[in-house]
Amino acid sequence: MAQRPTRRRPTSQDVADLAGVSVTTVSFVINDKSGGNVRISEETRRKVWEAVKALNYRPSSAARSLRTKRSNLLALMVPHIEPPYHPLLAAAVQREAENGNLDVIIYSTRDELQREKDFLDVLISRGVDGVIIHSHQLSGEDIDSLVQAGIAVVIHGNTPTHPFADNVMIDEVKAAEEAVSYLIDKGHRRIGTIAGPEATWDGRLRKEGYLNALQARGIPADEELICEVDFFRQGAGALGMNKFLSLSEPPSAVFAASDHLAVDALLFALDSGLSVPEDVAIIGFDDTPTATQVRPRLTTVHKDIKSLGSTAVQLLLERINGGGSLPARQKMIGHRLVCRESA
Amino acid sequence: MAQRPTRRRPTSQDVADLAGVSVTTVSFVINDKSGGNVRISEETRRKVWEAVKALNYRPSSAARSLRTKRSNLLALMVPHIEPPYHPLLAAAVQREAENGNLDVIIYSTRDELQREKDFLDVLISRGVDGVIIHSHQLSGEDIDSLVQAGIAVVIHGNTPTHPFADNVMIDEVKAAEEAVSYLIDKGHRRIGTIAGPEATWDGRLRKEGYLNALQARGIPADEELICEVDFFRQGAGALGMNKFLSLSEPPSAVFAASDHLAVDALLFALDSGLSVPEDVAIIGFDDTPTATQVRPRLTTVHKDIKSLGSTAVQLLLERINGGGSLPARQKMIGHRLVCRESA
DNA sequence: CTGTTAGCGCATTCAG
DNA sequence: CTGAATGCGCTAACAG
Repeated sequence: MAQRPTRRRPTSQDVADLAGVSVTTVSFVINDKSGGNVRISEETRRKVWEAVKALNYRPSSAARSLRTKRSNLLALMVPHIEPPYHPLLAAAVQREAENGNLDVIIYSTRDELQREKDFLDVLISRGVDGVIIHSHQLSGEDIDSLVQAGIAVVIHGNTPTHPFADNVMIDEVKAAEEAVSYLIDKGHRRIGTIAGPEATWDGRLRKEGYLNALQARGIPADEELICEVDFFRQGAGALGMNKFLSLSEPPSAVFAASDHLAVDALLFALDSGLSVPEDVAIIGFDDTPTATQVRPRLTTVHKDIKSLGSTAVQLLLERINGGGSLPARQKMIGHRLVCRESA
Repeated sequence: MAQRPTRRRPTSQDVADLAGVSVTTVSFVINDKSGGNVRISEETRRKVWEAVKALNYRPSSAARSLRTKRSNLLALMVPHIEPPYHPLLAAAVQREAENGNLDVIIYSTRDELQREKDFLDVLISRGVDGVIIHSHQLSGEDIDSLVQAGIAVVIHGNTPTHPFADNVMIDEVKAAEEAVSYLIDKGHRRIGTIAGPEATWDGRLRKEGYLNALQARGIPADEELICEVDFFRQGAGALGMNKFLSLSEPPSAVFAASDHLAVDALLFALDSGLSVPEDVAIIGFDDTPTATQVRPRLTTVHKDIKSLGSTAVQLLLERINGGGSLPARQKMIGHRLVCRESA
């Protein structure tokens, strides 16, 4: 070791020379091409691998991509990488991607449309084989530019559908509805919601579920009890809870549109001297690890993030290997209410 | 939209044809080459860009990489992507990488040496421009294979040093020492530590700091009070705390080698009916968001993760643009004890 | 069963 | 100031 950087990197030609065969043969044994009218003797294989080891040869994926039009690259485009939700998704995606020997690049858009658009270009430049998109702003046309470029795309959530893009999602409305119904069953009548932005699908859908639940039980909705906040802003949950607590008639229960929000709200309530769930019950959404790291533990809607991620990759893989023009598929992942202590 | 996938992607040749110029010119204007004996008329520039827009041209980075030997790719190699620590690091790295128009691939090694070695090969194949490594097992020789391949490397932590690889770290020993000293100052004499694996640098170094602090105050170390656990295993912190609590003479304070461990331990103590910090004080390490999401809030050593990440990328960038053979540099990032409620 | 050869799309000398 | 020609390293016809 300790030598100065950068000697010339060996090429397949070097390997061929050393092994005393042609580059074709090298390529064949390295890619283990045994099909067709190709048969390589054990002896030759051995020699090639020997040369590979000796030279410490690693094929250049740039050259390979150029030739094969496959990059073995997946992209994951998400609004944020900060904990807790998206890293879990990323982990699941990575894990599944490994099975196909795919690397994954994560693009964090900060929820800004311009950055999303920019990334679209990057994706095409890079020639990624597939992309998983979690976005609230991209249009069908944007997606189409990817599809046109031959990139497989699956969309995380119920966002714009494209004839050749798949969706992986959970039934947001129903899930939210179940959560709120649970609250109603517990006897709550005055239920607030810390909702996500109306501009996002998740925000809109979960609020819809909330409203559905109320309506189903004949409880009138009250604008005062709906507080729309940003999903990712620091302290957003506290903001909502604060608003509720300062009402002349505060809610006895709160449905927060994410665990992040819920935990934030919960802590605010606690710090305000209230007991949870006695003074105010709280229910979250996602079931991220934080849900069990607060006391009382958070009652929340469990989303199977792992399964979301792996399913997304599987869909991608199917499209990549073969079915470029499969019709759009919608995969609904199960969810369930996890009752813990906060409600 | 709604067309079926994949039309032939336009190349720089197509752009040239449409603009009525040569590919050379296209390349020049796209890469904004104005130096040397190259001067392109405003008029020509305009025409080229027009053609680019018209055709929706995106240069192929595979071809470009093949030619330029630069991939504009950074890699981040970490033991886990799960929350909370590494996603924060990843976020910081990403953010800084954007300034250089670099994408970043995250490799999660699950702390397994074999996977680390495998990734080394992938890195070389991909021809990443630089890599940030957080590993406990890789040797100087392993690092060298990267350097030889012309890849810039910076190491996260105090791990093996290589003549041409940089380190970004905090003073683990001193930080740990400060934390434990704080406990001693508060009057604690019987202090336990939930330590990381002896096999990891972080584990070893933080334990060293713990021992130093005790020694400095003449407090004898007690094997019983040192509990070595895995950094990432679920419930590792609880395990440690459980062991301490079942001692005939339990510690009155505990120094945990990470927030993750600390929070876990804290919750276990709480759930066991103890009060923190009255019955047992707890202090963590890292200052991740969870530290403020538990009650009592966690007293902990603040690590400037953002700065760690961005510094790492800056070092990489310097090496990539120019100084391939700069001597190894060691960047020490500041830390500080954040006193909250748990100790 | 193995070797020869022709590009993949781009950046870049070197002439004009 | 711009164009023609070369090759980066690899895969895949196509011949032997």
